[in-house]
Amino acid sequence: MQTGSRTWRIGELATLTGLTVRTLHHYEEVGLLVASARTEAGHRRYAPDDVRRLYRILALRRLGLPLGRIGAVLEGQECDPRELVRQHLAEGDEALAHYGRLRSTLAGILTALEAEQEPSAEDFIHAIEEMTMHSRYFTSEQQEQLAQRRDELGDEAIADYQRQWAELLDDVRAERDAGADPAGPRMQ
Amino acid sequence: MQTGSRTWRIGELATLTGLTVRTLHHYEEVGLLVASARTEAGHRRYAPDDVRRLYRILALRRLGLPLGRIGAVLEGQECDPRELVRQHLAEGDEALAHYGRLRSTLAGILTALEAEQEPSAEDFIHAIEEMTMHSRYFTSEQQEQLAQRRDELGDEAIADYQRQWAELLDDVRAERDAGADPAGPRMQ
DNA sequence: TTGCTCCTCACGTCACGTGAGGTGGC
DNA sequence: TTGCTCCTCACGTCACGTGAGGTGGC
Repeated sequence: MQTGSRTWRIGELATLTGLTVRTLHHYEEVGLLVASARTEAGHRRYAPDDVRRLYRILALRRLGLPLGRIGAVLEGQECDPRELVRQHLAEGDEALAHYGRLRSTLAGILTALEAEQEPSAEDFIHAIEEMTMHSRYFTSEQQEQLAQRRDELGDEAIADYQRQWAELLDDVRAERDAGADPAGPRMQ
Repeated sequence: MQTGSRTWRIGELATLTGLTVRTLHHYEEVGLLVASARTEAGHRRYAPDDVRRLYRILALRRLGLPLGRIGAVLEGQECDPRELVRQHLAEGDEALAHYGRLRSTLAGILTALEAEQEPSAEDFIHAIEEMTMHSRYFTSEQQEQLAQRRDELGDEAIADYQRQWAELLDDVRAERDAGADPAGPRMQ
C-alpha cells in the first residue's frame, strides 16, 4: 500500500487524458473517481490504482454510458453486462433508423431550397411543412405516440383526436383564407 | 382581429400535439410561443395564429433544431436556411459515422461476452478494453484530439505525450504485477 | 518574487419533468 | 359541491463550462 510509487497531479491526468480539470473534479463530486490522497495543502494526488480506474472510466464512457452506469459497472453492480450492451445497441439502432428518415427529409428540403436562388424563411418553412407533414397531419413519431395511445384510450378516442386535428387545421386555414391578415404577401 | 374565432385552451393543444402543458409553459417562458390572450383568471387562450405558429414549431423541432434556432427561423432572422440545413446534415452525418464505429465495437464486445456463460463485470471491462483500446493506447477520438494538438504544440510535444502515456501504463502494470494487490483472482 | 497550478464555491447550460400549494369553470 | 383544469413558483436532471476569489509550489 505505502510503497513510494508514483502519483499524478490533477493537471497531469487532465493533459494525458484530454479531460479538463473540471471534469475530474466532477468525477470526484459524483464519487466516480476520488483521488486516493491529498497533500497537506489539499491538492489531489492520484495513485496508480486511480489511474487504472480512470482508464476504465474512459473506456466505458466511449461506449456512451452515463456516468451512473459506469460507476455501477466498475463496482460490479451491473447484473448482466450482455443485457446492457444489447440495450445499448438497440437504442443506438433506433436512433440510427430515426436519423435515416430525418436525413432524407433534410436532403429533400435542401434540394427544394437549392431550386430557389435566395430562399426566404417563408420558403424554408414551406419546404419543411411539405416534407415533414406529408402523411396527412401526422409525423412518424406522432404516429408512434398514437399507437401507444390507441392501446390506452381505444380506437374511437383516436378517431376523435384525428377529427379534432383536421378541424383545427381547417379552422386555421379558413381563418387565413378569409384574408383577416393585412400583412401583405403572406402567400405567393 | 376581434372576429369571434375559435380559441384553444392549453390542455387542448397539449392533447392535440402530444406535448405536455409544461412544455407549452416553457415555450412561453422562452418567448417561442406566447398565448395571444388570457382570460380574466389568467388562463391562456390560443388563437388560430398561435396554433399555426405551434404547428411550425413542431415541424422545425422534428428537424432537431434547438429552440433558439427555431425562434430565429420563425422571426426570419436565419440568414440562409440552406446553410442551416447543410450544417445540420453535416453534423448528423458525423454522428452517424461515429455511431457506425461504436456499433461495431459494441457488436464485438457482445460476441466476446456471449462466448462466456456468466460474464462478470471483470470480463465486461476486459472486453471493452480489448475492443476500444486496440490502437496502442489511443482511441480514434483521442487521435483526433491529438491531431489538433499537433498543430498547436508541435511534434516533439506529442511524442513526449505518447511517451508519458506509455510510461504511465507501464508503471501501472508494473505496480499490478508486483502483486501488491492481495484481492485474489485479479487475472485469470 | 513571479508565474503557473491548484483549491472551493456557485451559477449557467438545455429542454423540459415533477411536485407544491392554490384557484377557476362546468 | 365535486372533479378536472388551470395557474405560478421553484427545484431537479445531465455532464460538465465558466468565472470569482484565494492559496500552494518550484
